[in-house]
Amino acid sequence: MVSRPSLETATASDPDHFVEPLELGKRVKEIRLTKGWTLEEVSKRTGIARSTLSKIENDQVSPSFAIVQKLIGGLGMDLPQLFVEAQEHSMAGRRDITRSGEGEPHPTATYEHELLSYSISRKKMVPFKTIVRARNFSEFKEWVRHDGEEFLLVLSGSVVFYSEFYEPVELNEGDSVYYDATMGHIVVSLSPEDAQILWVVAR
Amino acid sequence: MVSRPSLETATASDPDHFVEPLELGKRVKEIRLTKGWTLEEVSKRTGIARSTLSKIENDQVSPSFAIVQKLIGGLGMDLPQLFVEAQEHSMAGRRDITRSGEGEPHPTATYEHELLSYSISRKKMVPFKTIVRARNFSEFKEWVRHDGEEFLLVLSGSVVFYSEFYEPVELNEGDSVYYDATMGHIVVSLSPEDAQILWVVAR
DNA sequence: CAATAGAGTTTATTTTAGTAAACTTGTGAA
DNA sequence: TTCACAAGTTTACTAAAATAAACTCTATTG
Repeated sequence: MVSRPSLETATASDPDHFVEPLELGKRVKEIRLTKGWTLEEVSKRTGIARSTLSKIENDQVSPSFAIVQKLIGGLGMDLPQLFVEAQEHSMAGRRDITRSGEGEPHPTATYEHELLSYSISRKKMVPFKTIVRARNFSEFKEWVRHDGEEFLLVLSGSVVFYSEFYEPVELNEGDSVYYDATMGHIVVSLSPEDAQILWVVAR
Repeated sequence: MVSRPSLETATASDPDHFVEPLELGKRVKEIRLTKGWTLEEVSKRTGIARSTLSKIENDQVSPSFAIVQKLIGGLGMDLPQLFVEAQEHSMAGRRDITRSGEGEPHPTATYEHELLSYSISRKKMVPFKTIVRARNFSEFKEWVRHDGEEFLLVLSGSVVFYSEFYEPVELNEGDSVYYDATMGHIVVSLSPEDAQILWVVAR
């Protein structure tokens, strides 16, 4: 049994806040062992006492930030790594084909979206083909805006690309634009037939 | 003057370890003010004493990890955000148009790349059009592989998409594939004329 | 222009983290 | 075996963080 209440008490006595969401100790130990280091070696590298390292690894203390900093320096990793790493990247060795016209349809009043490779969930990019039904800026109630960056390529027809901080610009087949999606943006067809575009969003 | 030596001493007396690389306090205060909260409100949300919050914001203490956890929960953010965020997103309100055929050319033996929107440097995605000159798998010395995820759309012609863990697959105009780019991948033209594809990479 | 209250800081104290040193456990050489 | 010692844990203590309460500073209102 642990001789001190420390962490257990800290979280248990505070019901409306979640329990340690990541096992810092386990993680640190993992990294240390991967590199084949002893506590003594890490101690020398980080300047943290051997005993302290032991306690951290066994979750007997909640290390101060200063200590975490040293730890990061000594283990040669950046901070996010320490925490993020746990979640494996979901794409590992994966591939997902979407045949022409067989994406997941998402129609709206102004755009007719076809979501590509919808079977993979947590990916970095979301690609979709869109048929632009809208002909007028006024068909939109307000600017479209969302997190992330967006790439647009005109596949067929021609469009006008409106954006919050720039003049409207005409884009024809093969033209592309890359922009900050938090800036308001709207696309309308200019050609007789509805234009088709490819959109790729990344957060 | 600060009544306790705490942080200053901790770092200064330990020459071979860097000084607090991120201004945690400044950052926390920033977030709090953005949300228009008082210390008291954050205190209620996080269960951390008002006085402690004040000290953290003024870098008078190096908060323990347990406290940082609570803070994150209460401010409604995930851990990496706390640290990473500092680096401004370079795209803020920006837009970059590339006209058809006017991208930055990058020819190789097997692929003829045309880098789109090359004027923006640190963006999340790198889009480029590629004319696939290669006709045979054997023209490549080894698998192409790199960090990140990749989206491929066939713009014209048809290709065969080879990948390390899957059978080769034929892709025709309009077909697309989304895959883990760390998995070896190679594309060759199948149609009489060289196929043209769009590639978008995200790290 | 006091009086009151809200927001933040500092003080004094308690609690917890951090450390050196003692202890335990496991392992390999003599 | 037993000795030596390397790796890790626990103990006893010191240093620092966390807290409640007192205090300062501004702004507002009767």
